[in-house]
Amino acid sequence: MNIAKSFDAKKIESKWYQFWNENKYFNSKPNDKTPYTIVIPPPNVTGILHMGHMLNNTIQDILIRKARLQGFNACWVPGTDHASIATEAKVVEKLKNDGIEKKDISRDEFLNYAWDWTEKHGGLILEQLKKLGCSCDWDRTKFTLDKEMSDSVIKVFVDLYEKGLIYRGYRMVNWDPQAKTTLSNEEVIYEEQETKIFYIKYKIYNSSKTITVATTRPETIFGDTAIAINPDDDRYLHLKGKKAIIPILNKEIPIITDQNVDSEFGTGCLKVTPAHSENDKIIGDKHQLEIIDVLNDDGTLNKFTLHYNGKDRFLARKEISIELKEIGSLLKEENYLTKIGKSERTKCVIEPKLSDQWFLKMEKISKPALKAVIDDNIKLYPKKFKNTYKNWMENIRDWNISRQLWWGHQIPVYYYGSDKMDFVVAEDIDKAIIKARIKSGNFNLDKDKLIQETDVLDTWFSSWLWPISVFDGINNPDNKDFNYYYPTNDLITGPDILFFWVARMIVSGYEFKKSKPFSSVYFTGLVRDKKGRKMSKQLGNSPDALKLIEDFGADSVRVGLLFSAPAGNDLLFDESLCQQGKNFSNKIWNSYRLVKSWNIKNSNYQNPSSIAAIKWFENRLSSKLIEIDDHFKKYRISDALMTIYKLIWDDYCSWYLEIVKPDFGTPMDFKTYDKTLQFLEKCLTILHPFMPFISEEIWSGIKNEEDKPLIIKNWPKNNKVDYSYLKEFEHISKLITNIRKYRNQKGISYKEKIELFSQNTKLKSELKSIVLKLANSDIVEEVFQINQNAESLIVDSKEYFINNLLDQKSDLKKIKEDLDYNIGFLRSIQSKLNNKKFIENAPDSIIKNEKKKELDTIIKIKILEQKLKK
RNA sequence: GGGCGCUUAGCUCAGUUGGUUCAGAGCACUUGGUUUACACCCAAGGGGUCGGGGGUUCGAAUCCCUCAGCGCCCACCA
Repeated sequence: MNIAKSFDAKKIESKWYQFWNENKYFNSKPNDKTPYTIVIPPPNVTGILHMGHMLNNTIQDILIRKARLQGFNACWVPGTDHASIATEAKVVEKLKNDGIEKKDISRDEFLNYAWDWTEKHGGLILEQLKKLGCSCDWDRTKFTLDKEMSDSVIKVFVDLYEKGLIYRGYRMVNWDPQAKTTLSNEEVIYEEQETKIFYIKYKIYNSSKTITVATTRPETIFGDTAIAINPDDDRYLHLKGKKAIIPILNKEIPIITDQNVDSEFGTGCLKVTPAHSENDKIIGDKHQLEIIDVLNDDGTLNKFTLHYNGKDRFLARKEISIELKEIGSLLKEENYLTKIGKSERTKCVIEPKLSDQWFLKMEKISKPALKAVIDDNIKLYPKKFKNTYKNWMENIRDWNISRQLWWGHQIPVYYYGSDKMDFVVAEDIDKAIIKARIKSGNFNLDKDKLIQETDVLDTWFSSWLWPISVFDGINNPDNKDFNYYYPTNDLITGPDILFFWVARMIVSGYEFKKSKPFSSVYFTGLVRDKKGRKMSKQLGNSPDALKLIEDFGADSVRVGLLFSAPAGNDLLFDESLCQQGKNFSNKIWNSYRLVKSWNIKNSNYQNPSSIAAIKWFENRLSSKLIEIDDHFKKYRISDALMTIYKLIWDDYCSWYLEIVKPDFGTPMDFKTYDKTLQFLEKCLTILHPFMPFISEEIWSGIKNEEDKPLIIKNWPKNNKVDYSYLKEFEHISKLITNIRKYRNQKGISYKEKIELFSQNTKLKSELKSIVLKLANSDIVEEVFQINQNAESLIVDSKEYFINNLLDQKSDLKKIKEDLDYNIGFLRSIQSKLNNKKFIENAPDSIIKNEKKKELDTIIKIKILEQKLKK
């Protein structure tokens, strides 16, 4: 035989990928077939493949390949996301290493660098997906900064503004002092952290009294504009209306009362710093307090902070606490556990900051999106996310869509005057100037006088359009592609971007297209290491995705990932599961070797055992196809794979092939051979979505020249299943196992034939020949009398006897135990049947079954008792 | 603080409306096995009071209450 003894993935993977790609099997164009569409969750353009991507894209590829086999027009749209903050941060750092500061160069210069960077590193991740076998339609690859994608974003912004849904607001936002941009609430992660809380004494003006506040942020005292107490707090009421003096700064501020102050917390007195706390801002607005921002954009203190001007906020905190102590204003400091908000990207501590930002009103436009999920118009898997989604959507807040960055879609707002409201919103400067002339009444207004808003849009403001914009559905609402592919079918993504992305896509689908963007969302779990820890660069516990493919082969890695990812749970990734995948590859490979090794004879004669095996496997395959289909419907992809795994390994290899396999040196009849190949072909077809490479490789070794490649073959159809035949086969398979066990226990080798006798069975002769083949046992039925010394095997309440020449005393204990168990079992069944209430309440089918159980058990007990007597 | 979910074999998990002989799967483990598909293998086997307690029911892993532990989401007090 010239087929290698074990399967070598490396040799064939790139060959097949190239073959599929060059023959355009991944490509899709609208036609008269039903489309099946997935849009990829676009990875960061400069990102590299990690385990999460691998899992996610493996599942997408499985769904796409299966749909393709099932005759759908399968279209998987790939692409990348510009990822403003992440990419800009990388470029800023790169420039810094080259000795260039962002602040020293112009926007255009910076963007040139950023595009260079993107072109150099961009799309690498897509190349990595090819290694994994992903069958995306690469001709449709999109990037969120492509011209038509950008046009969509701008168009949508203008549209929403004109609908009155976008507004500019001076609001408290999350400020990232490192990236020098705002973040949405979703981009801030709270971490528990030990800090200090400081008790600071403020003198009362014209009095010897003092008032003490508790604060974690003494550096903001320069921004204090009041001290507030609860109006019901008797301890301090006498101070109401008096003035307190800020230490160090020696400035007088009023003492006011406000319901928002919690008397229980700290001292019950709150220093009000409207510029640096959301809560304080609310109090400040109510009492018309001045707003004093004491921080620069980079997190250093500003000119309002005397000798702390220019110092970093954390350093200043330390130094101020020392100075307060020296001047006797620091009463005490305590350790304090609190949650600190940090930037998801830069890990920098977030600063609440008041600034002008652009917001999208969410309440109204999110209503249809909420309803769609509640009504199961869009289904979320696993189901638990439906509640999470509902909870968020019902409490949705306006979306801050502006970012103080350069890398992204520049907001299409054009300012023409010095007043805050002197701006227009338009797709481009030519449209803007017309609008500006009208709005200003100055028809001589020059284009050069227009200044575009410097902020860019939040990255998610482009990706929320993804399922629409990849088909150009915004710019060309009636184009053929869009009408054909939208709404898409399934979305596969991680639960961490449920709000960032999934919810907003649903909102945009209904807002701009009056329909859902996809029918189902499947959330994969997060990939963790086998100890349950999140994979991260710091821990160094994240395996190199490409190295895994190198080591095990893409098919095996795909299988390994799925084996560790049961239905949407977090998955504990362990490399040994890839080994399991590799073992599976090898198993299939060797079944192929076996089949190819046979000599075929041109004879009509088929062994009866082969005929039986064929009939059994046909039914078995059909029943498994039904199961697999059910698993797919429920998005239980791992379970579907496990079913196929067992079908191939156990049913096809261990049972079917072992039965039909000719003895060494004897040829195989062509009828059985043909069937065997057909079965292998069907197994390969259903395996193909999971293990595309090996399945295609083996298929190429058994197919006829005119046959299509596996990737575009037809998914097998299940026939009507003859369950009674499956049951009969199950009986003999149990019998075979029993005989093998008997051999094991007695130390009888397979070569020594065992003769079985029975009185109460009537097996089909072809099934008996299977027992002969696999267990080397003849079955003699309708025996008149059984030898006194015979030993019995009981299978499904049928009894088989073996003339035992060996001592059988050792088995007495086992028979006794078995008898005791069955007597107890019978007792429990009979007590049920004697229970009047049971008979009255239980459905007939249950009662019938209990009676059958009773009868079966009685027979078993009789057999066992006879055995004991002997 | 508000909401959601989880706890079943050594590990990772299935277990549909309570009822087929329901206590399961894969891996791991134990024992035996190398005559030509595969030791990346074959055959057989041993593992669980279904987190604790209580209740409903003829019947509970499944429904209800309660306690304990774990996890996620949202909000957040200086």
